[in-house]
Amino acid sequence: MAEQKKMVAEITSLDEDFTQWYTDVCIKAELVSYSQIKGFMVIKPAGYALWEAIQQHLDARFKATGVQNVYMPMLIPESLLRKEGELVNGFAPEVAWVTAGGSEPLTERLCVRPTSETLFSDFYKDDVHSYRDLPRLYNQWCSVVRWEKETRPFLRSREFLWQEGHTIHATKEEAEERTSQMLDVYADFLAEDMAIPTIKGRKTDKEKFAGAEATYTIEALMHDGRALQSGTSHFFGQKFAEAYDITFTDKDNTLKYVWQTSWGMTTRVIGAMIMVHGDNRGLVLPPRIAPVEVVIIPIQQRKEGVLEKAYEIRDALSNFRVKVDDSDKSPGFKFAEQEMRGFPLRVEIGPRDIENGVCVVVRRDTGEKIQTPIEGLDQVIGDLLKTIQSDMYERALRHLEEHTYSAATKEEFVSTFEEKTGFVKAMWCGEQACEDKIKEEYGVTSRCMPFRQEEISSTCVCCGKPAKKMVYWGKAY
RNA sequence: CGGGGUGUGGCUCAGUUUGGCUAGAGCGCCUGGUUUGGGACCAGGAAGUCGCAGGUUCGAAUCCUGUCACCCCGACCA
Repeated sequence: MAEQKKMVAEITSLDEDFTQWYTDVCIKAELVSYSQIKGFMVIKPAGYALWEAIQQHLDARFKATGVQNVYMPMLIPESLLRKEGELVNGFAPEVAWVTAGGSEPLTERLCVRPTSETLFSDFYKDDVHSYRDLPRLYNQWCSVVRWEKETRPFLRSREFLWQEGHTIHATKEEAEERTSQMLDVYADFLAEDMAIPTIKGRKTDKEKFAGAEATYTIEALMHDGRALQSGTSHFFGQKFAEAYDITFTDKDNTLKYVWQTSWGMTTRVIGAMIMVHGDNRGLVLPPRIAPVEVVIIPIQQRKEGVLEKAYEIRDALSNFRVKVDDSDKSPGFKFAEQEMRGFPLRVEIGPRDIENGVCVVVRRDTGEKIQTPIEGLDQVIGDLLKTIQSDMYERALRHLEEHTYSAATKEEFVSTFEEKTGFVKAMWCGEQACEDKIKEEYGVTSRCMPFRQEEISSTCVCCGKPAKKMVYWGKAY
């Protein structure tokens, strides 16, 4: 019991102070380190490995839909940025400016990209002439800068890593199709690889991306009941095409504006993964994303044959990402560290096991210990990893469902948010005034208008007028 | 931008109220040895211009002025 206490004392308890727990995990699991500048993080190997896994899975999914990767400049001339009014207004308060090159002041200041719609648009303008050039399905992996006031590791930093896809199409239908296709890619990726269930839907005008005609989102629910926007896909219509003059000659020999989309996912999903799956011992990584799937920990490793056996087991598990922890730390330390880092499975192997031809396999997600013959271990490990992956998703889905409520009246709406944490489904009249009021009074924002609509009641939960949409409401990160 | 807090070895902090000699502790790190089934132990060792600048003083981590930065909580955002 005393031992138990000592281990847990390393990080703040999740139920006691979720925010502090989150920060502790980010630091103790060695994902990030603070730098000299507020909001700019050092992403350490353990953290970057997660991003690499995310990139690898997402990139493959993008390419399967015909997307190609490119790279755009990091700096945007002010005049270029200003061509589309809404985007400028949306981002102006939070862009960083470059004003000098060496010791020479620049004649025009340059903005460090907060997003690259303007750069892609400017490029497409001269790159596309004919319907034969369409569609263009480009994506870039890069970092962007937004000068946020309040920053937190992964969730909100001033520089963050992401991918931004920017496509242009000959028809509205095709662009709309692409918008929803990429939202599906994100949702599938989160569900299948990250074990995170999400709600798919459309943002209200108040919450949509500056310059977009329509913004679609996937919203995830964190362990503490707060929502996190985890991926977005925008339909721009022809707004940027008009502002940046991106035209093409169509089959009918007339000049037309292109239809445009953009879509992005960021290092924020690492934060989502931590806050959905983590526990009081630290990170819990879904096997498909975990840089290490199995940690083999030798017990009494100096005894004849123990380390050799550990390496032997590692070699027999060559289908998996396996690491032998042969450092000279005590086993207890290694257990705690493996748990902090969230690696899905641990294999303990000591003299006693070797004598009996067995080993002990421990699940990170449940703590379950399984004694199993070394013979045929790869089969057992493979099955367990699959089970963990799906159990983690099921657990997160149950949490999402159990923390989703319905409110038919304003009284219900208010009392639900007072008593519970999570999503509340409620009807809305479509007026921004009601959204503003709800946010003002209860600190709750509209997360999305889900594609799967239900009729909770016939009137707006705020003003009582006839309702137009069912909305997911919640407190967001 | 508003409120609160903090800057002292890699980390967590003590010391500041009431100025005083060579600035301390725990963790971590290094060396040697003993250990190893839930965060091991003993011995020795290395490591700090006390955030930065200026001032007061015989003397500043400590007092004064200025400045910079970070953390937490709110309003904006992926």
